[in-house]
Amino acid sequence: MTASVRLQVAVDTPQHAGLGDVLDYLSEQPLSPGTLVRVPLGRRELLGIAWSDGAGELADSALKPLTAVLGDLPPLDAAWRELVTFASGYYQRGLGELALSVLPPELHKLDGSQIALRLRKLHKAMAQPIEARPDQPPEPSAEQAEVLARLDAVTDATPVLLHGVTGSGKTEVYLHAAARTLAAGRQALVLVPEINLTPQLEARFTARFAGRRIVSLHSGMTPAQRLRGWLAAHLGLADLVLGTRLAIFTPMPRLGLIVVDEEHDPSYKQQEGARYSARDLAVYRARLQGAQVLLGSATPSLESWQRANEGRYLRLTLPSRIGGALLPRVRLVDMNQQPKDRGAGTALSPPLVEAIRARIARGEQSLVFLNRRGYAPVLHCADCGWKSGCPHCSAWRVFHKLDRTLRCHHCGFTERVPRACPECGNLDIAPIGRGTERLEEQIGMLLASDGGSSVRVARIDADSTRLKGSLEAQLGAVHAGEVDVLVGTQMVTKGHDFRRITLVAAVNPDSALFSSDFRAPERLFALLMQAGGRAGRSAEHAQGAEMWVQTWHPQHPLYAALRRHDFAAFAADQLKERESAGLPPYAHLAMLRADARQVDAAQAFLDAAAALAGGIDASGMVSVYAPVPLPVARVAGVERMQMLVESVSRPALQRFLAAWVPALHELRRSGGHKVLRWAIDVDPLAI
DNA sequence: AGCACGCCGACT
DNA sequence: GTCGGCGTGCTC
Repeated sequence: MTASVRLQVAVDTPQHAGLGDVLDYLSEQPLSPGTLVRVPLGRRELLGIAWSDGAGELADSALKPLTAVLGDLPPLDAAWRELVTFASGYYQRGLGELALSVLPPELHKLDGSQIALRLRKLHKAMAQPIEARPDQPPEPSAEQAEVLARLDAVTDATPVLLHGVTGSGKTEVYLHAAARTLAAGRQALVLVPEINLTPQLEARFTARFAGRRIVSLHSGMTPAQRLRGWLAAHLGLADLVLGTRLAIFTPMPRLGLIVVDEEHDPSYKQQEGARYSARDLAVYRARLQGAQVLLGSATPSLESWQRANEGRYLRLTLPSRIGGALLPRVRLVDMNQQPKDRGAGTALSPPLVEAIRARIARGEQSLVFLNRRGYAPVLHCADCGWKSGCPHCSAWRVFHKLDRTLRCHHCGFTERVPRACPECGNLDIAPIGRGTERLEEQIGMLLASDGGSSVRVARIDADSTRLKGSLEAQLGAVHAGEVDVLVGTQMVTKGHDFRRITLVAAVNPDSALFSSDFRAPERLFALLMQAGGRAGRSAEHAQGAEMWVQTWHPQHPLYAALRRHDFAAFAADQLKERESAGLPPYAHLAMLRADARQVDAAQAFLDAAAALAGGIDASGMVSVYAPVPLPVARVAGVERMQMLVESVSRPALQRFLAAWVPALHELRRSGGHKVLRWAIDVDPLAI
């Protein structure tokens, strides 16, 4: 009879199941921590990760034995386990749940022999030499050369914040850093917000590092492709990993560099499950593995900017566009000064219409940006006051004229638009406000030239690109010069390199100035800078490039800073406000959210949670605010409430959460609360 | 969370 | 007579 040892194994046990997240099993021999195993749990058999080696722990009892040891796969190393342990603690999620959820989904399904087969195939494929001639790096500009020299001079673990406007050559800095890392025999991890929106970046890396092993990791890949890339990274066979936020958990034994492109982008924050920030974890992980971390943006997050101000990050700046191209001139249109009652003309002010006309006459393109899809956000009956509300949500249903529907953008509930008011039968129901569909129509009317030659207006938004391949087709039409004016939502402001667009206009961006979310101005500034970056990307057109902003508040400091392309001034202004209001980065936040069928149930749960908090916070440094409904309180029949927790001390907040979260699980289990679900969001982005 | 067991209505 | 509705209970 073989002596057996007691092995602790991380398995996906949800925290509220009343189990620990590291469970004990019987193993015939000690295993290296990080070894993948399969274990029985209840009537299921699950993937698990050995979390102790089991040595010295003689097992006596009725523990269940491991089902299998996946010994062909090298164990997940200590750095990976520490990253996962940290993320589990910091974001208040079960260790096993987090650890197993960041492994490739395909890995959960395979047995030992299937994994061994994939490893053999991978080794064989990777043994083939790659025939390719890599692109040579271009001669750096003086500015770039200085940034590269300063980057090369960094010898400690200081994170680097690379601040550079669109077109200033940030990618060249990433490539340089990656080349240095690869030359030193180490691996590089490059994170991007959404990989489909940055095909250019991917192309640049594959061209420069042709001959190197590059893998992509993002949710758009098939499960088998993802597993393959993950294995290549884990085995150290891949030199460069290019991926979205989920790639931050890719095990990389020789990690030497993490690049976070567009580090301010909200997509780095996971919005469900474990709500981690891949950017923040990148900084933590780099320190853990002695890697360099490079955060790049034209409009850095105020958190990162403030750390650079404090000297905790090294700030490197690329202030101008490559090739001497100028940044677009920003023109603010004071809407108070514009004639009223112009019917369809209210969409674009007369000077903007004229400017677009002039561009068309010169054979140049314009981009008109409006962050609202559909024809109009609401339909309204002038007789009885009926509005097109959603029966399941506290929101209006949007009028989509093209398919004659009313659609709720929150729950998806769709009906054909009624011919008459459903309340009073009045035939005269009218759209209020404007979305991209209507803007497209109105621009067509405004620009219809008297001579008869028609203006070609196209629209790119989530509706026009629903079909696979249609985004590419529409972008192709723009590039081919088949479009004069492009109307679009936020999705056109990201990444795409429009060579012939020389004018970008934001039709109605003011609402963010008065939002209850303290981060709204930061997002607006980033959005407008990014939109402006679409104009004049080719040197031949750059001189006359313009960014137009229609506003009722032209004197607002945000627009004043935008006009000067002065991110530093904007950031200083915002940071001053944040400091006096006690908001991040000067305070630390967590949000407790609760969903229930009835508002009262959500409210009662949060009230009970607040009552528990009083007994937990020994420091007196943690404040719990009153529960409030979300801006859209009801979605698909579910009432949503949230409660803000704040502290000037991150450790105090962390200590508080570590004690509070288990108490909340217990409250839910035994307290008779009728909440559907609750979740804690540490460092929430939207509040 | 899964996934079972378990006890009551409409079908081959 | 069974297939299947989702209530309750357990998982090292």
